[in-house]
Amino acid sequence: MPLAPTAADAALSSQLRISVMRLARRLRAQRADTAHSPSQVATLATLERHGPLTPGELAAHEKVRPPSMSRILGVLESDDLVLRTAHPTDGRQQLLSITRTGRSLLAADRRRREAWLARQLTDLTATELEALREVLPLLDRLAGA
Amino acid sequence: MPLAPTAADAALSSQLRISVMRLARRLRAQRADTAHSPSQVATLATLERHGPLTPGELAAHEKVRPPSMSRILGVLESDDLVLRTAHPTDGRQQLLSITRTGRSLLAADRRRREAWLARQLTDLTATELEALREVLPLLDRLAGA
DNA sequence: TATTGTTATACTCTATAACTATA
DNA sequence: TATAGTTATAGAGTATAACAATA
Repeated sequence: MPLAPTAADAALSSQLRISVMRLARRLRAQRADTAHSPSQVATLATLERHGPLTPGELAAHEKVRPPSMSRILGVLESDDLVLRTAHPTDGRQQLLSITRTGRSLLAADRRRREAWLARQLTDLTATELEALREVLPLLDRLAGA
Repeated sequence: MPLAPTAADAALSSQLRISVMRLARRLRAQRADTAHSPSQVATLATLERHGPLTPGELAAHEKVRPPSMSRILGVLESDDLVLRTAHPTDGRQQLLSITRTGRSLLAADRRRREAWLARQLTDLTATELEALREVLPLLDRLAGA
C-alpha cells in the first residue's frame, strides 16, 4: 500500500522542480518571435487547437483576467494574427479566430525551439540520450498527461 | 566526432520540449506562496545548494542581469533571508549566504509548493524514481546550468 | 583601464476598479 | 439588473544606461 513520500522523494521533488523549471525557462527564451510575449503565443496556440473562442473563454483558458486578455487580443489583432468577428447571437460577445499569418508564426516558433534543443542534445552521449528517452513517459505521467 | 542531429534526436527533441513545458506549466500552476517571487525563491535555493556566492555568480546562475539580482538580493537581505559579507580578497565583491531564517522559509515553502509533485511521485516505482534522479543532471546540462 | 556591483529610469505584463454596451 | 468586454491606473519584475568603488 502506498505510504507518505520518503525524505529522498522530497529531495527529488525539489530538485526535479528546479531543473524542469529552469529548462523550461531556457526553452521559452528560444522563441523565434521576440515581438510577442509567451501569453500572446499561448493564446494563439489555444485558438489553433480549439478553434474560435470568445475573449471571456480565452481569459478563462489562459488563466488571466479579462482586461489582460483584452490587451493580448489587441496586440494579436493589430499584428493580423487573429481575426475578430461578431458573435452570431449575442451582440456583447465576439469570436476570435487564428489567421494564416498566425499559424505561420506558431510553426516558425516551434521549429526554432526544437532546433535549439536538438543542438543541446548533441552534447550528450548515446547512453545519456537513451536515459533521457526512457524518462520522458515518466514526466508525462507526473504531468497527468 | 559530433554530427548534425539525427532524425531520432529530432523526435526526442520535440517530445522532450513538449513534456518539459507541460510539466513546467503544471508545476507553475501549483504555486501557493505569494510572499516571494519565483526568482527570489530560486536564488535562495541556489545559495542553499551551492553555498556562498557573489552577486555576479548568482546573476549568471539564475540567468538574470546584475541589476535584477541586485534587487532580488535587496529584498532577501531586508527580509533577513540572506547575509552579505565582504569578499576575503577582492574588495569589489561580496559573498551572499543563506541564513537560518532563509533555510526555514525555504523548507516551509517547499513543503507547501511541492506537495503536488511529491504526491505525483508516489505513483512511480523505486526503479522509475532512480531513473528520474539520474536524468536530472542531464536536464541541467541541457539548460546550460 | 577593466571589473564588480548599485542606482536611475523605462518597459512589459498583469491586476483591480470604473465604465460602456447589450441581454 | 446582470453580463461581456474595454479603458484607466497601479504594482511587480526585469532590462539598459550611467555611476561608484576597487583591481
